[in-house]
Amino acid sequence: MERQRIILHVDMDAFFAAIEQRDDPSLVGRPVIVGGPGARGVVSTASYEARPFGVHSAMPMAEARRRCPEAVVRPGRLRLYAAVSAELMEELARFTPLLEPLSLDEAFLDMTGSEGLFGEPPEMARAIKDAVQARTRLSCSVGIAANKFLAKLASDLDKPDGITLVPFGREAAFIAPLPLSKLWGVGPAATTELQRLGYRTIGQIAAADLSALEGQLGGRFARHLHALACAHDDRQVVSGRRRKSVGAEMTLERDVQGRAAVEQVLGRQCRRVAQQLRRNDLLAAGLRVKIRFSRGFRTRSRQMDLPTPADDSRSLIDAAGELLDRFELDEPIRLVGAAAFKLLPAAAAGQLDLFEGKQQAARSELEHTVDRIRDRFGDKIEYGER
DNA sequence: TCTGGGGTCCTAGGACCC
DNA sequence: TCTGGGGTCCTAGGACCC
Repeated sequence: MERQRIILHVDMDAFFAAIEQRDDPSLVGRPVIVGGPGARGVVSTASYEARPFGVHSAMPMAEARRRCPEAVVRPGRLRLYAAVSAELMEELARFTPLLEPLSLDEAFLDMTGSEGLFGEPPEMARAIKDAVQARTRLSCSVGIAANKFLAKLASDLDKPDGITLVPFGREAAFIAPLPLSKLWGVGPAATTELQRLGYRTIGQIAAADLSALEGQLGGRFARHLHALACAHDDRQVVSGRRRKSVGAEMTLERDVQGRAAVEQVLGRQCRRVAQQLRRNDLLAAGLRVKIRFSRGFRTRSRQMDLPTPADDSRSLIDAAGELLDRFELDEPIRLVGAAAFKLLPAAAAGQLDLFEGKQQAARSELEHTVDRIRDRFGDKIEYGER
């Protein structure tokens, strides 16, 4: 039997919008929407003032503006949000080394055995909220429970600025009345399927016969879901996870068609990806190109291994060109993206002794230099194949 | 008013090897 | 001369998360 754990899930309240309000006092108390402002933009975050109008994440921006015409729309400043996130994580790390960031604005903390230092779980949560507020001038909500799933579910139950504890020993009864969609990993598709099978609540899944569920959903997913519904989740809080891919994609304001137009956008994405790789001291050994067609909103991708692990634009652009040969491009395209995978630390790169490797190393070196100049003087400097 | 951008994980089929 | 079985890797697509 595993010992009782104390897991906390910290979730910032309307993170992006809250940062905008924090940094511009004229926005305090007003509906603020962060997201893509263009015709094809969607809402990334809506402040709590905007939510009563029915504005929520992933909603098309045009619809959001219609529902809440007085809202202030901001395009989003990801670099700033990432910097605030780094401060947040640094602050949370003061409470435990067992810290697992889930996204810019969320993290799990395993506080098992920390009662001596921080008191009972609700006191831990209070201390964390105070520390986060002091450091970032932002509020968060905290869920406390015996495992990750329950802690994450709990943090969402009393938002914003709440603390929710799932009573230890009474977990299954606590979550039984909640709707299926609260199960972490059950989205629109699974909800539809489960409802079709007659399930409505978490408790009904927990009470279901497991072998029947396996027959209906497929073994692995069924067992996972059933365990969660029974409030079981033995996944550990893992610190120091490594990113597995680095991507850049863009939905175009207007569709494009034909190889030349796609190539131009793809080149830009490859340069962004290469820059991200260098910024993070990573090399990529694989590249994937993604195309979304307007007709039917179909997404297609092609991937390959690179001849040599790389962080320079030219290597990525060359590979992307090869991958592009494997698409049919004779219809309108709305999104073009590139993503690097099979990432390895740049320090671990083998010696590239071949001529090809030396050329590539020289390009990488040059682009690193350009990065440094950009960091000092801003992004106005253009470099690269046009 | 159609549907962002950054990711993670899972699955299914085929190649390949023993 | 009608055909194995397991393991692993790769590819592509899709669900899901914030």
